[in-house]
Order: sequence, then C-alpha cells, then structure tokens
Amino acid sequence: MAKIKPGKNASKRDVITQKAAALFKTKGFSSASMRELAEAVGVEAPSLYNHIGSKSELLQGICFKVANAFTSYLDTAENTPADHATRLEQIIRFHIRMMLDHFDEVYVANHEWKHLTDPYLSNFLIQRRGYEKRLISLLEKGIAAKEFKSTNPYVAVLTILSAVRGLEFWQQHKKNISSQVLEDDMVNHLLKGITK
Amino acid sequence: MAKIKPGKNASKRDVITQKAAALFKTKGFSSASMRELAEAVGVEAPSLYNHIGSKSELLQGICFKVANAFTSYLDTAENTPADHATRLEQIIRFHIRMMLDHFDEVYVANHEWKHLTDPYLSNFLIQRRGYEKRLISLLEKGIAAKEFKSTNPYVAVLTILSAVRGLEFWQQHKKNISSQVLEDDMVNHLLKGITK
DNA sequence: TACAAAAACTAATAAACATTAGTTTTGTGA
DNA sequence: TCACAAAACTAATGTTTATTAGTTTTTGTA
Repeated sequence: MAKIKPGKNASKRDVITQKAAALFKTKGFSSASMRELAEAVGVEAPSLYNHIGSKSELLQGICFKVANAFTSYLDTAENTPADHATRLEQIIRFHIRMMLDHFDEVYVANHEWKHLTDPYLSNFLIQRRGYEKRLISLLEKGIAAKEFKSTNPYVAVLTILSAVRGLEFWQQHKKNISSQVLEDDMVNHLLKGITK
Repeated sequence: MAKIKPGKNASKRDVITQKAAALFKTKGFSSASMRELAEAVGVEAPSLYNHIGSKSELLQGICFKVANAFTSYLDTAENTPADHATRLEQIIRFHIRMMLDHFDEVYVANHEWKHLTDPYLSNFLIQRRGYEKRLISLLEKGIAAKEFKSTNPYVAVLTILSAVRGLEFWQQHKKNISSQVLEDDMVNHLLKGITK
C-alpha cells in the first residue's frame, strides 16, 4: 500500500510550471516546444507527462494563478476602509509589485492567454472583464466624490492598467533605479501627472 | 517584352500583408499558418509565394513599417519649434492615433517582434532602444527646463509608452466614446494626472 | 486571335510537433 | 534484500508545418 507523495510530486510539477512560464515568456506559447521545456527541466520530453497533463494545462495553471491573485487582492482592497484615491493607489502598487515579483507568470498571463482553449479562454476573459468593471466602478465613485477629476473612467482604468503592464520592459534597468523609486514615481505619475 | 506591373503586384502584396497583420494579431505569428492566410486572401497557400518571399518576410515588413513611422514622426517633432511639454503632447497624440488608425500592424509590431530573426531582430531592437532614448532625452530637457516635475525620466517614458500601447484593448468600446475624447482624456491623464 | 507573362493550381517533401505505449531504472519502506 | 511504485527512458504515431517543383489557367496586349 504505497503512499502517494503529494509534496514531492507537487514540487516537481511546480518546477515544471515555473520553467514553462519562463519559456513561454521568452519564446511565446506556440513557439515553445515540450522538448525545450524538458531540456530546461533536465529530462526527456515524454517524462514531463508523468507530472503534467498537457502543454495547455501548464498555460491554464499560469494564467489562472495570476488572475486569481489580482482578483483576491481587489476583494480585500474593496473592503478596506479608505477613500477611493487611497484604494486606487494601493491597487496600483499591488500591480507594480506583482509585475516585479512574479514577472514570468504575469507576463505570460498578459500575453499568452489567447492560446487558452474553451472553456478556459471564456472564463479567463469573463474574469478579466469583471476585474476591469470593478476598477471602473471605483473610478466612478472617486469622481462622484470629487477625489478625481472628471474624466472618462474607462480611459483612466485603461491608462493605469496599461502603464503598470508596461513594466514588462523593465528588467534590464533594475540596476540603476530601485524598485521603490520606480513604484513611487509611477504611482505619482498616474495620479498627479508630470507637468508642473 | 512584357512590362512588369508594379501597381497591381504591389497591391496584391499589400493585401497579403494587411491580411497577415490581422491574422498575426488574432492568432499570433507562430500559430498563424500560411494556409489560414491563404484562405483569408482567397487563394491556395503555395500561391502566396508568387507574391511574397516567406512568412518571416511578412513579419519583417509589418514591424519595420511601424518602427519607421514612429521614428519619422520623432524626427520631425524634434525639429518643431515648441517647448518640451508641447512636443511630448504631440508625440503622445501621434502614438494614440497610430494605435487607432493602424491597429493591426502596430499590435503585431508590439507583440510579435520577438519572432523576427537576426539581423532583423537586432535591428528592430536597436531602433526601438534608440527611440526610447530620444524620448528620455526629451523628458530630461523638460525637467531641466522646469516644465516637468522632477521624476525619473525612464519611468515616465515607460509609463507613457505603455499607456498608449494599452489602446490595443480599446476596440470593443469605440462605440461609446469618441476617439477625440479618448485622446484628450489620455493625454490629460498622462500629463496632469487624475487626482484633484 | 495569338503570344507571353503573371499567378493560380496540385502534388510532394522534409522537418517539427505534442502525445502515447511500452519498458527500464531509481528510490523507498518493510 | 525484496517488492513495489514513481518516474525516467526509447521508440513510434499521426498530424501539421512552411516551402519547392512542376503544371495549368488566367489575363493583358499586339
């Protein structure tokens, strides 16, 4: 009666997923081959299937892990007692830190989600759209409360989400600027602008 | 002695390139097959090769057309007599209009350039990096001239470029908001912020 | 109408792909 | 040391890929 070892099993599976995120980021989901992934893991390609179900499953795992992390944070942020501007600032900071701390996975979720297949594709888009709507609602309330200027809330949310997403181009400059300066400058830019 | 018909030839080639941009945008370069492209054009796959050299060549054409358009505009903007803030505003507006007016091609240049092969890949990255540096220089001069707040110029450029790039998520909402409102709101956001 | 070139077609090729089947090796607990 | 399961391996499958070769059709002009 042999015991299953979920610890070690999950760990190996996690290693594969992490390597897959790095590979999918670099080469794109379609161009990345299971052979390459196997080489990164240090194993022959068919051996991967002792730990995972399919290439698609890897992408699904990455995309939903990221989507759930953002959704969870928004859940808590919405229940934090603070004004709308403060809440928005916290959310922006969370996005920035997610980009910096989980670069590969967030990058893949942002870029390669379109290679998901239904029903995962549909669910991902629904979740994403729901997230955007909640952010737009936050902006609308902030505008009504005179905390924000009168502007199109959808455009504002798009601007903010796109700007933080752009941190995917960051890495090579990490040396010169600290993460904290980056975070503060970007938050200030998105909330207060750059013109004097 | 038959004349070559550059007009019609170029036109067919252009049709293929345009369809390729739309297909590469939807499915990604690697996932898009020449069969699909041929079907979109209304022809069998091998017939495409009467007009183009290869699949890669299509991607090269798209990426460099876009890159050159941005570089050209920056050339002229730098020689326009105006203060730095005005110049930056004009450049942002150009980016927004490029996104809206040449959506497929800009999208592909932004997303699929990594499937370029050398020497095109290197050249593209060099050109892109040069463009960024010129924008950073513009920001630095604007800060020195007290037109902009004291902020890290690289972070500011990254924020601006990423925000306009995010218009790739725009299309489905074109109905509700006019392009002009979108453009003005985003420019104001990026220059003056949204908090009161 | 006839000729020539442009551009379509069909057939074929060779490579790469994810995945399955079946077998051997490795590691662990009794 | 023995037995069993986990996980590695090799070999193979069937599909899809971009592209080339060779041939036929279309088209524009003299």
